[in-house]
Amino acid sequence: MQIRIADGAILGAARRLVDEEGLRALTMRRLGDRLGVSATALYRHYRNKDEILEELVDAANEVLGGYLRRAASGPSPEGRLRGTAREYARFALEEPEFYRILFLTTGRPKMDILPEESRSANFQILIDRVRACSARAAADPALVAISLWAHWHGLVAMYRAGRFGADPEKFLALFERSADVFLRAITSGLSPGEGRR
Amino acid sequence: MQIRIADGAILGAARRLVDEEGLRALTMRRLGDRLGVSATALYRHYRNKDEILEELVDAANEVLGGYLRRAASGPSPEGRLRGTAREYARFALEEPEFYRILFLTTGRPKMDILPEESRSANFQILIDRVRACSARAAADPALVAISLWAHWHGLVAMYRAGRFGADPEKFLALFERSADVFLRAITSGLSPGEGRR
DNA sequence: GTCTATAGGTGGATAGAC
DNA sequence: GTCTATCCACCTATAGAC
Repeated sequence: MQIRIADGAILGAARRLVDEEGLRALTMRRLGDRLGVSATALYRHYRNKDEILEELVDAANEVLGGYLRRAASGPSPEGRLRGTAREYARFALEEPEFYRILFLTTGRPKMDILPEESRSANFQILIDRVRACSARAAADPALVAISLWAHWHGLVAMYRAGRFGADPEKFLALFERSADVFLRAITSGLSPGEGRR
Repeated sequence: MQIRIADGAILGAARRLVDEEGLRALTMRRLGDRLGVSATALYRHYRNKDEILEELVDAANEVLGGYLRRAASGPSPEGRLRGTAREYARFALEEPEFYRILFLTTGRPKMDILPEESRSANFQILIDRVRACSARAAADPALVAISLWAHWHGLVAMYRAGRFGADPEKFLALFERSADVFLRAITSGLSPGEGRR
């Protein structure tokens, strides 16, 4: 018996498959199974597996954007920046496989063709929030934004590598403390001759 | 014709294989080929592939330690800490596959059984150098060390994911600028009420 | 559009001969 | 200790029937 694949069903199934069983479980066979269809049928809808993955990357970036935008309602520029850090961590914890797709696939599967737009859009949010903070953060917002992002990403990567144990709550607490080390130094710190309190 | 595998030859071949062709090339078959031996012969020397990988992790940690210790001759505590950052980046660039083995294998291959000692030894170097620095860095050296390490790791991970282009020299320059953002803020910055210049 | 059959490849690991 | 032969479990992707 033949089953017709509804529009968008493949991507939805791929999302669920990746979310529930991890990126490694995303194979044409498994995906076909989920849809009650043979693996080969998928090739009528996508040229190859990478094409599916590309759309997944777009979806992941949109979800990340949703998290980051949540922090837009903070009481102060510093609070919004701190909130951005927290939302970043939440995204990493709550959407671990999306996080993997975006930031943790160094080698394969290919992400060489990257969706510059959406990724840049999310990065731009961070730059803007850095720029909104006074003190030394404003001297080179892009560099500071890169540094913050790298710091946050590093924490998540180390957590996922098992460096900080397996408790998400404890990690979130550590993440916020570590983020604060950097943020306080930057937003409230004084660089030499820049002013005094 | 049978060839006898010399002691240590397997690990040496594994190191070269991983270094030249990447961690993914480390398979029992490829490793056997390098040694002029069948893949199955290796099972007389190691229970399985993971056991080989474990020894490789130890080797990688020792190499990293060598880099980090290079920065011990700086002129000041701050200079030594800055040098530690630079040596970390150098290790990442010059030993990319060792770096991958240590820090970039989130999922498989298994690194669940980790060599706590050597990893901790390298981390301890960083803690000590942080502690040697005055100002706010000394308030919670371990937390600051974790934060710095995460920052550096994040930069490398993003570079390897293609975020900063492919030029190692440019990345090294960016790495040092970014590291300085954090280091200056921490080592020369003043936390509220802690002192003034 | 979907199927079955298949090509052609990867990998880890074991049994039993030598 | 090493070999060959083998098993097993996967994977992407195509050809051609329906």
